[in-house]
Amino acid sequence: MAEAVVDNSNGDAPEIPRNVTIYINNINEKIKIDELKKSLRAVFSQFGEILDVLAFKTLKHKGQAWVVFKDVDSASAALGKMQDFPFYDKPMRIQYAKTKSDIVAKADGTFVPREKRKRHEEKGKKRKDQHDANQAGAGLNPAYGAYGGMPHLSQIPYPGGAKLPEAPAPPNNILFVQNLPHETTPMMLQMLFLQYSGFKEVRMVETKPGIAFVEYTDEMQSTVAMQALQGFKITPQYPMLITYAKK
DNA sequence: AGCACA
Repeated sequence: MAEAVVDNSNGDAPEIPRNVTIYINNINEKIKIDELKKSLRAVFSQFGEILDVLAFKTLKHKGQAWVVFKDVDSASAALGKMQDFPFYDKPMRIQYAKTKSDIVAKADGTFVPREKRKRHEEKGKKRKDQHDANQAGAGLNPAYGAYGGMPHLSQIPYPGGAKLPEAPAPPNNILFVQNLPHETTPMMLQMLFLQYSGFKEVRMVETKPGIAFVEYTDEMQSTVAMQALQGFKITPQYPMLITYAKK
């Protein structure tokens, strides 16, 4: 019985090998690229460090995006947990990307620039032989590791001037969220906080950018969400500060 | 539906 070496019992979709990059489609095409990338980052960074998020507005690439994780396990978790996640009212469809992302290849030293682009040629030596595709050196690119694990709350710089209360507020089913980038929308926050059970609503005040209130059914649930999302970065510079709202 | 690297 040497037959069952490869499990192809899965009738339809041929398996795509695991990849640190996930490919997402069925994305609501009305969302602007910039907001889309931020929201994807917001929704996926819970699974691990993200190296890059790519999306394009051309016809051929609308409704699709790539999220590049540092670790393949993060990509797998993201794929498993977020499959069909309602994102801007459409269930996201997630697969592993078919090819290696450039940012990964560059870190690898395996990156070889592709031909098809009509940029201006370098008027220099065209004497490259193909052996030096590997020479690039696998040094860490500091741009990749910009945001690591979560620091302790009191060490986080809050550019928006958010403050921890003097005396911690008593538990409340309503959370007070500070230090949000000003572009944050209620929809973005809803996508984040909806993942935790008991979610009721997000409230933002137009005249007070950078803060939000998020309500849960009870304080157990709000506490879980607070702990899960404490320090969460919608953009790299803005770790959110979550406290219980004052009663 | 569509797998890129502005």
